Amino acid sequence: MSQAPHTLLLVDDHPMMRRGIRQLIELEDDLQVVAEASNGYDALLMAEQFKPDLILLDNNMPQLNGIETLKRLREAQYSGKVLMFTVSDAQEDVTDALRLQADGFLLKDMEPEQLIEQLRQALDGQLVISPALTLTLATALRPTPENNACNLTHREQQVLKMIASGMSNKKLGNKLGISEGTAKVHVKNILNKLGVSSRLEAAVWALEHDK
Amino acid sequence: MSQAPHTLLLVDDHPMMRRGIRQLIELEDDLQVVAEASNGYDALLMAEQFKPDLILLDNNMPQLNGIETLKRLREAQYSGKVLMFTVSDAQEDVTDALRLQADGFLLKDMEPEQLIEQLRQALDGQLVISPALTLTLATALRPTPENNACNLTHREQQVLKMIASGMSNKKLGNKLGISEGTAKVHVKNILNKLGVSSRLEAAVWALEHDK
DNA sequence: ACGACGCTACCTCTTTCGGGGTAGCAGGGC
DNA sequence: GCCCTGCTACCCCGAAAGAGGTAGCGTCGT
Repeated sequence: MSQAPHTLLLVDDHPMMRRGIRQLIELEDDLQVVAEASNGYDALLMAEQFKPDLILLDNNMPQLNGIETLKRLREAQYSGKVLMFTVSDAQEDVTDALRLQADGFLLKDMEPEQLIEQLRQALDGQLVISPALTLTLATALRPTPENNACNLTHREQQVLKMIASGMSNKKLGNKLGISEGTAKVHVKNILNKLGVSSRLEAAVWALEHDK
Repeated sequence: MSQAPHTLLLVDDHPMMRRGIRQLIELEDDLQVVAEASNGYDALLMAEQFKPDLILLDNNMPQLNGIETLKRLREAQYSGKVLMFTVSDAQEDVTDALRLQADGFLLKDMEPEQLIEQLRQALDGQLVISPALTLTLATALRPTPENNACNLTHREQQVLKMIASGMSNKKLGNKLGISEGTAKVHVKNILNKLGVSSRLEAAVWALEHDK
C-alpha cells in the first residue's frame, strides 16, 4: 500500500468503545483514525478541521445525537462518507439516516473483522447495511403507520381520540350518537389505515403521535 | 509488582467494546483479562472455569441479561467481585443489581482511566458506583409518589409496560415466559391497583405517568 | 346522471378481555 | 415453626373486540 491511508473520524460518547474501534482499525495499513469526538458538536468541528474520508457515527449520544449530527454534516457540505454505528435498530433511526444520505447503518454487535470489511466497502462508495436490518428495512417500505396516518377521516380522528382516552365502542358510540356497530366499523377502518391490529396499538400510536 | 495479577472476565455482547476494555486493561501490570463472554450463559461457564477475581458485566445483552446473570452467579456461589457495566442508568437496574450484591455499577460513558481506578477499588473490596448515579440512587431511596401511588410489583410493572406497548395477554405472556392465564392475573391485579377497568386505560395511565 | 367516497346500520363468527374463584410453591418476616 | 406476599396456573362465564360481509343514504366532483 503505497497510497496514503483513508482517514477516519470516530464519534462515540463511550471512550471505551472508541478505544476498541481505534485499536482495531490501527491494525490495518490502509485505515487511519485521525480524530475522535465524544459528542455531535465536537464531531462537526473535527469533521471541518480534519475532513476525514469517513465518519463512524454513533447515534445514541447526549446533546446532539447521531441523526442530528448527520443532518448538520450534510448541511455543512461535508462530502465524506458517514456510517451510522449504533446499538439501536429502531426503524425510525434507520430510515431517517438513509434519507439523510448516510452511507451505511451498522449495528454494534457485529464482529470486528466485519467492521473493517464494511468500512472498506463504504470507502469504496458502497452502501453498507447490517444484515440484521433487512427485516426493519422491509417493514419500513411497506405501507404502514406514518404513511397512511393522515388519511384518517374527520370521523375516524374523533373515534381514535376517544379510543386513546380509553373508551369502549359502546361508550364512544353513545358519545357520538352512533350505534356500537357503527363505532366498530370506524375502529376497523382505523386499524386498517394505521396498520395495527388492536385498538390498544392504535391508542399507543395516537398518544405517541402528539394527540 | 511481584504478585500475580488480578484476573478479570469481560462480559459484553459487543466485540468492539470488549476489545476496547481489554486493550485498556492490558496496559496495566496488575490486571489481566483471562476470558471474555458475549452472553450470560457463556459468562456463567467462564466464571466457573476460570474463577476470575472480578467480572465486568454488561447488562444489556440478548438471551440472559446482566442482572439475571448476576443472580445466577450468586446462586452458583461465585465468590469473586461482580461489577455491572452498562449504558443504562435505569433505576430499576441499579437497585436490582445492588440488591443482588453487585460490587458496583458503572456507566459506560466513563473515562478509561476512571475505569481502571474503579476496578482496583472494587478488587480492594470497595463498592464502586458511577457518580452520575447519585441522583438515581437518591430517588430510589425516597418514597416518591410514583413508587407508592401504584404499589405495583416488579412483575406488574413489567406487564404494564408491555400493555402500554400494545401487547395482548398472549404475547406478553410468551415474552415473559408465562402462560396467558397468568398474564391475565397480572393484568387483573394491575387494573385493581390502578383503579381502572380496562387494559387500555392502564396503558394510557402508564404512558401519561412517564413510562 | 353517474360514480366515488364517507357515514350509518345490521349480520355472523372467532378470539380476546375482564371478573370471579381455587391452589401450589417459593421467599421473607414474625 | 408459621404467616403473608408474590408468582404461577388452572377453571368458568359473560362481555367486548376484531374480521368478514351487505346495504341504504347522503355529498361531492366529473
